Amino acid sequence: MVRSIAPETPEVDHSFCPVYEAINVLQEKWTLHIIRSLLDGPKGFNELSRAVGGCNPATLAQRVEKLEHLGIVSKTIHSTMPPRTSYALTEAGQALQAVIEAIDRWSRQYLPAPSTK
Amino acid sequence: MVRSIAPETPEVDHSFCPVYEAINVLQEKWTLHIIRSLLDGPKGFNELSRAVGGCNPATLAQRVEKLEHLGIVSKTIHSTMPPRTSYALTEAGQALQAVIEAIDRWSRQYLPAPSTK
DNA sequence: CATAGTGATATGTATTGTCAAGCATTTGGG
DNA sequence: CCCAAATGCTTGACAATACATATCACTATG
Repeated sequence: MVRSIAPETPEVDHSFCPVYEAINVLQEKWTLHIIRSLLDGPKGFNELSRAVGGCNPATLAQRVEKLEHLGIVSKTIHSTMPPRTSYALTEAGQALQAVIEAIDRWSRQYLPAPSTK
Repeated sequence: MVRSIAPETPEVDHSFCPVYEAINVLQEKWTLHIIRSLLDGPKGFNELSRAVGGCNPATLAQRVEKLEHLGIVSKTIHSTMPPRTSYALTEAGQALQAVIEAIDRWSRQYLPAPSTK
């Protein structure tokens, strides 16, 4: 049990890093797909689900809730019965278009075709 | 003239979409962090692990292997014993800097401080 | 009046990521 | 000399996450 000052402790800059946080948000499964889908206009729940393609409702609901909480997506309930809701991007959400576009450009240039699987 | 082969298949635009694929790659946990870490120079395994911060070796090894397979990262073994390896970004990997920068810009402008917690 | 569609939520299961320990060896300190 | 630390990973048991599917109350359409 060394009482020494441990000068070699990594002490990995725990000061809040926005980029690190942002990556943690965008890296969650389906998040980027959701944003991409909403970039071409507001959508209802099932509509969004179809646009995203393959995400199950539980996960979608969870993602959308988090994105709303983060101020990236806004949810508007037009009527509860029959259910009619619409999800849209906020200003912050729209701003993510730049990120999607960067991914778009990169993928077209560097992502190899899947060829024969 | 239906060939009678599974006509009920949704047939959801299976034409390869590079952006969709790219998102699927980047959305895997730690991937973006790894790339970001490697942007400021090649690193060894443990070094990378520390730079990424919080990723366990099993996952890191798996991610790095996939990224290598995709031609985003290159692995060079300098000596097996003592072990000494280095991971670096390929050209395709470097190109992802544009994506990271887009995230960087977005996060600084729109990501709220974590407040309390 | 049956069917399909709306926005979700609840099950149980499958996939995914995590933790802790360990391997063979060199290096550094005591 | 010998113990501890560091290197680049791998393994196996476990937990967290996402999945498919069924279901709800209700309306609009055919």
